[in-house]
Amino acid sequence: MPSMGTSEPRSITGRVFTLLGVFSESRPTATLSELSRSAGLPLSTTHRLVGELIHWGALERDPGGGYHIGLRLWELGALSPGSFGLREAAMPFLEDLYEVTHENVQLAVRDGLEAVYVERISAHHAVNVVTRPGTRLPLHATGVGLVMLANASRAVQEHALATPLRRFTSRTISTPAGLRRVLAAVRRDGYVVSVGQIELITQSVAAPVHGQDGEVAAGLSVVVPVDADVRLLVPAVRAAARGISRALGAPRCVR
Amino acid sequence: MPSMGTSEPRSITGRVFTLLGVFSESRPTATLSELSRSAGLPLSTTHRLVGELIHWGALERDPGGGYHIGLRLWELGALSPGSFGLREAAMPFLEDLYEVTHENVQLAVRDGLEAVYVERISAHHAVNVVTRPGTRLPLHATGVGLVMLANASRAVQEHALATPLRRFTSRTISTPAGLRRVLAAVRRDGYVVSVGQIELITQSVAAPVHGQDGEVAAGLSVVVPVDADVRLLVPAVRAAARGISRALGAPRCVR
DNA sequence: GACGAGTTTCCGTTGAACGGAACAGCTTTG
DNA sequence: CAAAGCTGTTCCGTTCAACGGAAACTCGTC
Repeated sequence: MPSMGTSEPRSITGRVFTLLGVFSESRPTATLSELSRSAGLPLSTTHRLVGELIHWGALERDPGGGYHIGLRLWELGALSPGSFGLREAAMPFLEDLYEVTHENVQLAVRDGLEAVYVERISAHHAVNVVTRPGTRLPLHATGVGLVMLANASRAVQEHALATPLRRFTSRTISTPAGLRRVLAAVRRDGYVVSVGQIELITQSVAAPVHGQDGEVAAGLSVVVPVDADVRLLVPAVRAAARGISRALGAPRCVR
Repeated sequence: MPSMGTSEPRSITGRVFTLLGVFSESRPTATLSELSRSAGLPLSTTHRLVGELIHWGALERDPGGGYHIGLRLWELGALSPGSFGLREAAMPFLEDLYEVTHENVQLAVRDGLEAVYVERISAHHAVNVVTRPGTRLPLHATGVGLVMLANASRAVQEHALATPLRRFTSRTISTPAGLRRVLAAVRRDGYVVSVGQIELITQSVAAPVHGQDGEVAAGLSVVVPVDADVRLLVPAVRAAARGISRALGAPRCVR
């Protein structure tokens, strides 16, 4: 993703995505002036570009004058592999896992050194988790991230080990040596129990999901309170991950 | 959504969305040449624009040379109200409904005269349905569509009644008089049982989901085989719809 | 009524975008 | 094995879609 900290892009495409990029989980709506300021574009330029985005359904306007991301972008996004292929194939297995645990079930893909959550099944009474579809978190600090990183290319792993490890709690993995040890254990065990990495009150059990070329296409996890007994969760998570892998056409030898 | 049947757009934004619009459920990947032909753009223009879309994460390229919708578009789309607000609030209730029925549970929003499915929970053994997140179907031919149309503005209803009603099966509602009767019944009953409209082997029970201004923000349904007894489904679907409405902040009088 | 903030419209200027041509690479066919 | 066909990439003189400041309009507040 191109840096937005430097000068504002001069191409139309760049400006369009800079405008769309103003929206986030913390800012799902914005006024015209907010869009102009945040994108670093003149007001009349913003007005013109926003008008076109509305025309194409990428943005919609509230009765109150604010803008939000339009249904058309959601439809286009629904065609991405993470949603169209992976998520569709995974859904029945996520439901299975949810029914036997009644806890939060999450599916994420890797993008660079981040885990991007593409699905989350949550229940009324399950422990509150900070993720929602679209959330990004560093690989090292999440169960799904650790299983994807442990099975990523050596270059990606070295990159992660060379990058400062963000700390969320006192338990977050924060040294390269500590991360190496955890990644080796993940490869040995085929799953990970990730405790108190993002919040001290939760832990997750995660297993890798393989794609049709055997590569790790996603990570699957169940998130439970930190004091829960996870021993029975491990085989359930691993079985569901294998089921998804099978549905994605993964070779038998890596499932 | 602008017509693409007429001349190709000359604006950059128009061209960008025309290129992105080449992708669909039936065409999740496309080569550069396919994109050029389908979008009606010169090859070098397409190459340049596609390069920018890759740069901004809107498109990604397969090792084999095909392109597909990128993760970034999915992330942006995840911020649209249908996903970010509605779907998040609805998820626990969809899970509840799935657990008591073990059938396909669907959530859709209205866009013009179409129902756009934003969520579907399906199971291994449930009756196969043709919808997935992103699918669009005419309002008159779906349970979710009928509950949204019955509670839409008079202008929208008149527009639907004045538009030719597409027929999918011998049972599809196909006359304005027939549609008027069904809409009146939906308003009276507060739910609908929609039988064999898209496929003769399925029927659905649908109820309206209200937003914080009391408007019908979405339709919720369970799809079952046509020979299933739906009497027990009606209260469950209505209760789940009311739960979602409450979560969305709907006024008490319309829930 | 004045003021401030946000939004909308206009139009002379201009540089980002255009896309044909040429070239490179790969696969298929005879 | 050469020819043909198709796909993808690069270049650059030309051009028109986009630019954005200024002015005007709208709305809410004091």
